[in-house]
Amino acid sequence: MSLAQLRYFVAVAEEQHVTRAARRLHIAQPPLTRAIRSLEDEVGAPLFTRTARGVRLLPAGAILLTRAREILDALDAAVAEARRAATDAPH
Amino acid sequence: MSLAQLRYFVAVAEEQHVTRAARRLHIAQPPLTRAIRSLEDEVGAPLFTRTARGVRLLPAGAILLTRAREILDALDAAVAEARRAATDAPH
DNA sequence: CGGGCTTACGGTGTGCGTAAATATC
DNA sequence: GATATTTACGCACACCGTAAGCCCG
Repeated sequence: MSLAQLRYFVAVAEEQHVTRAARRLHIAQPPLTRAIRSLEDEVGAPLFTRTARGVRLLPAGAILLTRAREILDALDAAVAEARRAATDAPH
Repeated sequence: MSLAQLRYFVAVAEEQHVTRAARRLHIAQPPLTRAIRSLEDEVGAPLFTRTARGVRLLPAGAILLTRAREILDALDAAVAEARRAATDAPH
C-alpha cells in the first residue's frame, strides 16, 4: 500500500471513471487500473463494480473513500504543523 | 513522502537511535538515515538533533511523531473497516 | 580512539508508458 | 461496432545493502 495508491483511489472514486481519473492524475490508464486492483487485493475485497461506462463504488469503497480523504488531509496538516513548529520556536 | 518513511520516522523517534531503529525495522542504517533526511527535506525543517549517542527529537519532530502515529493507526483502521463492510454486506 | 551518523557505489525490484487484447453494451 | 478496462512488454527511477568516510565525546 502506498500514498499514491490512496490518492489514485480517491480520484477514481470521485470521477467514477478510470480514464478521466487518469487524465486528472496525469498518468496513463493501465498503471491506474493496476494500482486499483492491487489496492483491492490488499484490502481483500473489491471496492468498485466495473460497468461499461465506468466504475461504481461498492459499500466497502465508499467507506474507504471517506477514510482515505481524512488520512490524506491529516497528512498534509501534520506536515504543515511540523513546519510551523520549526519556524515558530527555532533551535 | 511514503508510508514507509513515516514508519521509519516513528521507529527512530521511539528509539532515539538510528542504529537500534534500523535493527528493529530489519533494514541497514544507511537507508534509514537517508529516509529520515529525505523526510526532513520534504518537511523543510530538521526533526532531530544529532548527538554522539544517537538522535533527539526537536519540537517539530515531536509533533510529527504524534500525528504520524495517528495517521498510521487510522490507515490500519480504515482497511479493517472496509474489509468488514465487504464481508458484512456481500454483493 | 570508539561509537554512531553520513556519503559512495553497485545491484535489484517496483511502477510508468506504449501497444495490443478482451469484454460489455 | 465503439468505448473502456485489462494484460504484455520494455525501460527508467528509486530503494536497499555493503563498504568507506567523517564527526563528536
